[in-house]
Amino acid sequence: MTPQRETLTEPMSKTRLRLWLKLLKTSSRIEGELRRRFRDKFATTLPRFDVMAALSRFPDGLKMSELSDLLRVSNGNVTGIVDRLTNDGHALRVAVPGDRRAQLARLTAAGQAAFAELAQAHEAWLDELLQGLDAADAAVLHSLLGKTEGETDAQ
Amino acid sequence: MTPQRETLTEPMSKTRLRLWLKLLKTSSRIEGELRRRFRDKFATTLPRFDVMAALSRFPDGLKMSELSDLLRVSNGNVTGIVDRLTNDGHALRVAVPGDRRAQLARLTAAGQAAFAELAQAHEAWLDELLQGLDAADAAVLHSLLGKTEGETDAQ
DNA sequence: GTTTAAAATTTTAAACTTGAAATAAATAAA
DNA sequence: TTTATTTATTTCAAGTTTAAAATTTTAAAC
Repeated sequence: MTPQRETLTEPMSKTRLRLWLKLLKTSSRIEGELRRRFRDKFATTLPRFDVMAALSRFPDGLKMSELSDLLRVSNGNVTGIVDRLTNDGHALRVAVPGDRRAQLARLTAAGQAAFAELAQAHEAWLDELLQGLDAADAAVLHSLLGKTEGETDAQ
Repeated sequence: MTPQRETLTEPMSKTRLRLWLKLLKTSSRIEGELRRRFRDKFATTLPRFDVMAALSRFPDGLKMSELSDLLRVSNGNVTGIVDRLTNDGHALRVAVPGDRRAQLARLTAAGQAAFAELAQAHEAWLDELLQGLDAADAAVLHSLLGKTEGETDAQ
């Protein structure tokens, strides 16, 4: 019943637990490094960058709820981030013609220009931070991460 | 000079960027699920669990600075979490004999008992959430994640 | 048409997080 | 000693995050 010889070595649950700790440590380390660099080099934050990245993919704008779905964060969260981006002149809210409840968040021209710079640095940083992985490693890693996804929501 | 034929397909930096997005999405998804379950089943949080896990490994207590080093979060952060654990009766601060600056954070008996329950559920949840990976997958994934670590700090 | 339900967003309360400043105590230097 | 530096921790300001409550508007039922 129990899968092949696991009790002879380590229970599978312990293996998975250790794997999770490793995964968490890795992403936390990289995320922390990115956050630090965004702050030091561009005086901005990772959440701001994430929102700008989403908006840059939709030049016509995104509803607040679409934005929170896309980024998988709460509604109230994006409200605050878009507020601050708006104060910075990087984003703005425009009314939706047929629906007075909704608003579209969009990047301003300044926001687009700023994001272009950020995105270039971001990609270069990751290229550096993931130097240890070649193309084959990346493919395998990407595939294994995909195997963790259950039957729920895709992307 | 440029590594083998990368421009014929996708630049390596783009590959690494996509890998990072996948890694981030995976860890965020799992972390979110753990957070939700801790809240729903035990009315607690992931940061609280992380601190309790660290303290449970050191029954004699940890200095606040040791705790923040271990968890790789800021000093001010652990102050607040230990405050709340203390209010819950799960942790307490004890003086360090030779040094009046420092304090040791420790789990109370209630904290140890609570943590035992939490840890068991946590391990079971991860076993479920990482069902898609068998022992061989886990070994490869763990190893590849290790390759992302530079020459800096080990663990 | 009025009422009810659903949808989109904002607001709120609580917790988490960081980095920096402030405190306090120990150590080193003079 | 007295002074200066380092170490340990807390406090603080700002931002992030969540879940829940409140608002506003739309759509549906009747």
